[in-house]
Amino acid sequence: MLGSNQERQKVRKNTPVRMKDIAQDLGLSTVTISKVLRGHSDIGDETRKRVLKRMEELHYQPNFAARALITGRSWTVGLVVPDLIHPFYAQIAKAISAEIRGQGYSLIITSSEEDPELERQEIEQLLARRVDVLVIASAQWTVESFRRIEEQRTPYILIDRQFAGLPANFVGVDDEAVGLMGTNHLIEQGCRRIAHIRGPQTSTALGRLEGYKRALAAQGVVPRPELILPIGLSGDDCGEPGGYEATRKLLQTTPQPDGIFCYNDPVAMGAMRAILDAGLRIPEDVAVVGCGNLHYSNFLRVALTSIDQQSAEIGKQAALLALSLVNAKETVRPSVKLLSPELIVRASTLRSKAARPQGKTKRTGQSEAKRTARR
Amino acid sequence: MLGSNQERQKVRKNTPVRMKDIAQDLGLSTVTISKVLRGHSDIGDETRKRVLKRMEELHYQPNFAARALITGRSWTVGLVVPDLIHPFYAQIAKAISAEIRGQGYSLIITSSEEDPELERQEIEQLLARRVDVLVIASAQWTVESFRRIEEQRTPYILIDRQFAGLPANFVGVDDEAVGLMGTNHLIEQGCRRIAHIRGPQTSTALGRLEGYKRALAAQGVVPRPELILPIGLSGDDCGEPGGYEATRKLLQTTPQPDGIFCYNDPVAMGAMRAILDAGLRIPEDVAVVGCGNLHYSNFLRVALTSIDQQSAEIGKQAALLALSLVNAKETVRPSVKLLSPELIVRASTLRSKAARPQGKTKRTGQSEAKRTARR
DNA sequence: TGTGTCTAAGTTATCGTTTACTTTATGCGA
DNA sequence: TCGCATAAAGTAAACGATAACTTAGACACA
Repeated sequence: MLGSNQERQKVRKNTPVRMKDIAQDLGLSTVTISKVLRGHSDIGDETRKRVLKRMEELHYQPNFAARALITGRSWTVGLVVPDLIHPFYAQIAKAISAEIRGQGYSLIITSSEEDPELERQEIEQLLARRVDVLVIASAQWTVESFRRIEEQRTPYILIDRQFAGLPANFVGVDDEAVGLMGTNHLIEQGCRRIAHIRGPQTSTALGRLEGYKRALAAQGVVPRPELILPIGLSGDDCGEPGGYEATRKLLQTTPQPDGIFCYNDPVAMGAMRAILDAGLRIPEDVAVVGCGNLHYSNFLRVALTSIDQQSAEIGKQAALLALSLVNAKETVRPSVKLLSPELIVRASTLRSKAARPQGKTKRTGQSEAKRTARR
Repeated sequence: MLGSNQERQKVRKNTPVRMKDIAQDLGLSTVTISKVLRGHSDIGDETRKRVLKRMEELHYQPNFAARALITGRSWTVGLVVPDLIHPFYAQIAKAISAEIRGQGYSLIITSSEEDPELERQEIEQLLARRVDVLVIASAQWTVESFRRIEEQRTPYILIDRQFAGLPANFVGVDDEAVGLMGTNHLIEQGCRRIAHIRGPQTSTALGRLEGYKRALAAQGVVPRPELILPIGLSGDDCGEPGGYEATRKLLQTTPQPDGIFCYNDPVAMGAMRAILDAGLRIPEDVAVVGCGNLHYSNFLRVALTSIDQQSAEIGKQAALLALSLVNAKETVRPSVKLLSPELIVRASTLRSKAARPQGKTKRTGQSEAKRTARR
């Protein structure tokens, strides 16, 4: 049984099995083997069985490089995120990976570290590798590098961050709805002077700001400029420390704000620290809402009310769209998927038993903590 | 200037530039182009310049598939982790990615979801793609699937989790030192009855358990079985909830433990919740030490003392080892890198001002919070 | 002037598949 | 028995790069 196999090994030592080897073993041509592998119909039943059997025996694995060379498809999806460590992007990566796995695709992940120039290089690398489709949460300020992708005819999908005037595939949460939801919740909880700590000049931050303004406008309130503070833009001081600093300033205004809608959870954590340091209570004196619903929000000094951004769903939708794009014969026109955010109410805004959350919201207990990873 | 380029485009529409195109443009052979690209010395200065100029103009990008086919190298590193969302593995992925980027390598990341069978499939996929080297934080119980990798002659590196009796490349923290360090710290803080909530049957959990026992033994204390509790093994209840349950049981023993060394941070978070729920104080009644130093440990209800596992350093070392393996001519004998853990003292163990941390430890303020990611 | 060395190229074969045709064998109806 | 459709294979030529030789010319030196 192993006769011909042993022969092969005499000739080629420690080299992966090729179609040619199986073909010679069975007295067939490589084309026949190739056809069996891809399920062509013009192969006899018996031949097919013999080939499949031999493939199993020899642990045959097709050579992706050879296949990619001739078909022009690499069976690879490229993902570019600003920061792999951020749970939001990690979730997305995981969801994409899970979704495409079954279709024979693998995921090449790169991190741009929020650096537009590095991101451009990474995209070039992925294009050189001829990934079949790109998924990008971009840190760019301009649309220039997307033009390059279009030149190469590689389909791409933007996630999370959108670009005005760029008709591209997009999957992300509706950021204006996020801003509306967070601010409205504070209003419902009885907050009168609601501040906003806003993020950088990205579509996400701008959208949330817009939502914040609209929520106030709906109450007939004109947003006061001194209650809208930005956090720093440089890589390091824009999270918790940025929230801390901004909140310190906010607390110096008179009258003090009694609610803060924060651009994201780290900022909210900084805000809460500043509030507690100032000897104030959360949520009695100042209520705080974050965005992102990081899975440890439940275990903070004060459990943080936050707006969930559906990271897993973003990943899944992006993956499905990606698969449809690689299978499309013609270039299809860009599709935009806006997902609805979800409010998760916790202690940082729950001012009274009377004020129950309403509308599309969700109370939470320990259940979310379940998927806390182990090691 | 663009004459020949336009000609080319007449013939080949929307196809990436090849060496052949540049060669024809310049009246050279493809081999010359190839040599220029790889910096061969047998190319004239002027020719080299002309070629490089044209490459720039045409945005030439070498075809990885073709290159991989003939060289047998894919310029790709495969990474398999149990859970991408876990910051520990995300950190490692990020560090590896950063380290190999400069050498022209890309990273294919897959998650096994702690499922040995899925992990095996992922490894097969990566082998089929002919990754040049594999980095694996394995969820296996047996060494079987590593044999498959060895058959294929693909070098591989285990990280984080080791396998007894398997002589393989390994990079990870010294888990016995982790156990020693955590337990010794509790002893120094004056704890007398120190419990341990242990993890599953992995090398990491067993090593930490061993360190815990040795630290007690060094004090002449015999570890009491009722103070060593395991957390559940199934995917979901092993983190925070597992720590909570285990701690509830521990608090029912008399006399109560006054210090708990926890397998990881989520478990420690569960432990702290149970302690607070029981109306006890941290650290006055019960001190708690975690492992992992998740970057939000600082913002918990009680800031958690934790043992840092050097995830970034593990990633970096693994990457360097990986690069050396792919460049090695012969198979080299396995190398094992054990990194030293680092104790980060926070409120959950700081019982008195008098009891200052000593030895290789580190007090911490806000500085760590710096890299909190934004979105 | 012939030999040898060096430089700067070019030739040819090859990597492992797939694609687009061809060929061969078989059966069946007229 | 011929012709023709159909089934089940096989042939040859790519795909884009690289490895291992080979060649052409310039130059030096005996």
